[in-house]
Amino acid sequence: MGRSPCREEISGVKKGPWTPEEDEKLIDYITKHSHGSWRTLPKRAGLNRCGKSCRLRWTNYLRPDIKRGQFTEEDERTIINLHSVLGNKWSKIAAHLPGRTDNEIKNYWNTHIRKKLLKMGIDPETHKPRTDLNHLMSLSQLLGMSNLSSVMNSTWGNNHLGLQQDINQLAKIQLLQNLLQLMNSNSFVNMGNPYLFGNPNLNPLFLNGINPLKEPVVLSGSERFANPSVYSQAQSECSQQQDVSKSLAIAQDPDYSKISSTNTYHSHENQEENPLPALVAASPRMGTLNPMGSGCGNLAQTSEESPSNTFFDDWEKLFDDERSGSYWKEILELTSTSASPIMW
DNA sequence: AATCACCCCAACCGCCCACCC
DNA sequence: CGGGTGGGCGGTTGGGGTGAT
Repeated sequence: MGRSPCREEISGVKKGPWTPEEDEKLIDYITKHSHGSWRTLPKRAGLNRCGKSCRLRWTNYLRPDIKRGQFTEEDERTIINLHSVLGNKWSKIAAHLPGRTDNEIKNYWNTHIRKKLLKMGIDPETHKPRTDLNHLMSLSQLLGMSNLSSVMNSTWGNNHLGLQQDINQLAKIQLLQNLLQLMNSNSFVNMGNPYLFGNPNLNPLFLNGINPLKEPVVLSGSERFANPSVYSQAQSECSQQQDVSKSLAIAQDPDYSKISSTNTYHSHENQEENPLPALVAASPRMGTLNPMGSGCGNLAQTSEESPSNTFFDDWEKLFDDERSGSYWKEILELTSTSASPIMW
């Protein structure tokens, strides 16, 4: 049972943007007397506003410890990492970014990060490759354009051959990624599948500088997850689902145990499926498509398991093998090791 | 110069939960 | 135990700013 937003509204309190005079009154009053009861504050401070409006104005804008200005790349990475585990728990995310408000982070997510991830072909809700029809359609259109470009090259010269290859590779990679995602959601068991989970190049957590096999999570400015036993306990709690994301959530969120019994914990609904490569560049020529800055985009140097030089080399090799037939064979071999049959 | 479309973000809305009486 | 209240939360809105036409 909720309550009406502002009872004072009935008596015609002011709404809308705050004036500098109102701000001054509010700051002056709170610095002298602290806010006390928000409901009675407007009267005490001589403001024609509802208490809730005063509280929001103070916490989101006037508080002296508010950090203004652009989000740094590190901020952005932290937000993405935390969002992948916590979901839209903006206040929890804000707790890891001193001086930033939940409202500010929420706005930044919706206006910047969300779009960036969508452009990358990543679902901002699940942090996994998009599998929705529209996106797949656009990819198939991309492939169609690529083929058209190929025809044009053969007709009018090969000036655009490089671009055409890039588009082609990008579309193929994205399509394969989506295909794997679909298979993955049905049958893959990540923890037992080193190809996906154990490979630093293929796990989103590794991509963000986190090794989920060695440490719970690395979050700037936080030591909440420094206790390995908490994480391992969380992991064992989730062993049936083999869901590392759930483990992370439990390790991080002291409220999880309360919520988990109801089976409504937000991020878990999204994390039921297994993670797949989060970021894919079209080809080395196009450079790394890295939405989060330099800190997490260097996929090549972290590889210990692949004989190839880079993550992209692996993918390119895979696509090169397409012609020899081993491309699909490799996928089929991969899927045949999983527990249950693939539903096509 | 005028109009339009889109973007951004402060502020609002409505729901929920914890606490108090 | 139940109702009322304070405060917190996530989602949404609307108006100003800006770039494109």
